[in-house]
Amino acid sequence: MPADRPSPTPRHRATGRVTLKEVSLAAGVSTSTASRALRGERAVAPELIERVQAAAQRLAYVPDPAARALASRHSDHVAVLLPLLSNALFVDLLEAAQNTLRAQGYQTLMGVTHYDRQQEEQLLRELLLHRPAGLLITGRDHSPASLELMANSRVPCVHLMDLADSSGPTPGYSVGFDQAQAGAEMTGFLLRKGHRRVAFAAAQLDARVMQRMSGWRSALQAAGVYDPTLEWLNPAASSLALGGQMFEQIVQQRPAVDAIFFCNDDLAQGALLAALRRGIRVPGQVAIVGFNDLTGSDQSLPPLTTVRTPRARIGEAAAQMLLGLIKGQAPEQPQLDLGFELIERGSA
Amino acid sequence: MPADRPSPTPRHRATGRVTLKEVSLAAGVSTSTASRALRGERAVAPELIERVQAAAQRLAYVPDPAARALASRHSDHVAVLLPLLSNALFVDLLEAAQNTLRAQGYQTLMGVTHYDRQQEEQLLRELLLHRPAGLLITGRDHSPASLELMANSRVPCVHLMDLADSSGPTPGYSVGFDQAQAGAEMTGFLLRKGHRRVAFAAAQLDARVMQRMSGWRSALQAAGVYDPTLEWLNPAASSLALGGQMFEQIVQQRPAVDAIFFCNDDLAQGALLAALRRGIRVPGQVAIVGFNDLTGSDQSLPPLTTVRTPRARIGEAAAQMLLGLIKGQAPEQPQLDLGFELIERGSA
DNA sequence: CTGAAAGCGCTTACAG
DNA sequence: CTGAAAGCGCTTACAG
Repeated sequence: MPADRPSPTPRHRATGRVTLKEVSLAAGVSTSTASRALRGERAVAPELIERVQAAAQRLAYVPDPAARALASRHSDHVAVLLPLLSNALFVDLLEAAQNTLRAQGYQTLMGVTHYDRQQEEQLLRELLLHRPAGLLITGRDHSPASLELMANSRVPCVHLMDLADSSGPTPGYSVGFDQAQAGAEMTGFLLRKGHRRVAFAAAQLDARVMQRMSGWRSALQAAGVYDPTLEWLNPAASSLALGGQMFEQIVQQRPAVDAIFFCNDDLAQGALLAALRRGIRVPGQVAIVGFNDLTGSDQSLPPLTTVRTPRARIGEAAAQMLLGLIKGQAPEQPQLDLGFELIERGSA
Repeated sequence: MPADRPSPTPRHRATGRVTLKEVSLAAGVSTSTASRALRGERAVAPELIERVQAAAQRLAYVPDPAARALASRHSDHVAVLLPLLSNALFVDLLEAAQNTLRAQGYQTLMGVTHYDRQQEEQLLRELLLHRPAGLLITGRDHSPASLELMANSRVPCVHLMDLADSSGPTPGYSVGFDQAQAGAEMTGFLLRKGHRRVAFAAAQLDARVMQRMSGWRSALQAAGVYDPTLEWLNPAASSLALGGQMFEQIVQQRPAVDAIFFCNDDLAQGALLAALRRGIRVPGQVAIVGFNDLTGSDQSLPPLTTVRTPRARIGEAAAQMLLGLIKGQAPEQPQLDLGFELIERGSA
């Protein structure tokens, strides 16, 4: 055995972490083979795979994400674009998606668009620079430039919440539920309860809210009781306070309204509080329903009748679908409908 | 001029993006100089800086984050560790920090610890692999292994919410406010209102909650009305429903209690709803106060008296401090106290 | 102040 | 099935 020769001083900085080269040396294979073995690429002898894995284990080797991204042109990042973080709906979506992605070794890069197509575009530009392995994006309403960015990037993409692209020839991939149907079912429930003057009150007015409204409209039309003056649309952000204001406006201007369908639970919760303050009986005088089954809706006075939306399951399923796409597997259902559930509590 | 020689077919894949080499060619400098000029490193002739920047602009050059991370051993990621996303407090913190970081070109890598030191440790391990440029972490209560990971990584770190490390010799950096003082001030407010049997009701029981409690205790002791049996601690997660339950327990078991200090607004909001259900007058029969000034606290019946905590400002200031540390600037105030504000509304 | 060159730690054609 | 080598796109000692 040769004595230790003085190794030439390395000219450069080392990071101190265990590298693939050390693993391959320990396993007695080339770095190419070590790389292939570790990534589970077929075409490596089972015996070598074992040796490499053992060495990696022993040395506590962890691949360097930056080096991998640079060489493979794909990072282990997944970009997730959401409209807002102030709505628990999207936080639930994010957390579920992130958990699923993280379990497979992917890091979430989150972007908040504030319902602004310009901001979405800008975020897309920034995030795509990181060569994400995949993209999760809320809704299907994007600027032409955003669509082009997504297409050009060739990064697999799954849309959240909205099922189909109403326009556009390529439906792409999505996980969500039928918003219009949910709106129609809730309205049908109110009709069956005997209500005839059913108002629809909405804020934020994103695409999904409008789909809910179209469901409300068609249900009322089918029943022959549709009144277009019972639409209350406010583009402002949804909040308890706004719900209270809208409620007071509606009961004041249209005292004959016998039920109000709020497009989101926070509005409905605010309405319930306003009713309490003004001594208006719910549902006796006017029924109130919401949408999403957010925190606190089971605690309100009276407890809120609403539509429970499966956002955690949507986040998880979308992440799962994306993971498949990243591996090149086409999902058996490109548009995955996870449904919804009407929760009848005391307010209607 | 030599005619175009047939360039040898490149042996490998190119990413299609504009590289530093193209910029340096266009500017007529070496890549070293281009690199230095673009990063604003001094020791580059002003004229060259201009030429390089112009070329970069013209070619729409954007540095490759992966290559930069690999070469420099620092990514443009900042890891942000939070206990929960289901508490709006932390979402506000996250959003403010992320906005500040993003404006400087940093990407946020978020981790949710669920108040679990094991999970925190695991997340730290994963995130540190990405060689983040910096770390934002909630609280000061970490496992020894976590502390070691942080120290060994030599990644600059700022703690959120908690100011000083009660134990430990190295105070490090933090942005927050004095939780104990906030607890004491709120309690002082109740005492001044004439309350003498002031209960403290808490869930989650993280370090900050316990600090609030110690403030409550010392204020009562100073007034000579401290009663240790008026502490109601529940390790479960904080929620409206739990607040209602705790409220009912307290008024039932200790009917003489004249004020309840809930450690978080969601508990207090739940208590208010429970009082409404049971016809208990607030604050007539019992006063109720909360902490944090969360969404809806101004809408409750009666509106909730609480402590407004500057979490958005904390997130922003912490990010700002971290940005400074990354550049090697020591903050003038390593422990930045952003204070709090008592908001008197109707519930006490 | 500037540049040539080595190196960061991987992946992946290419040849065998 | 395996390995030597080139390359991903930057940064940074080193020498001038």
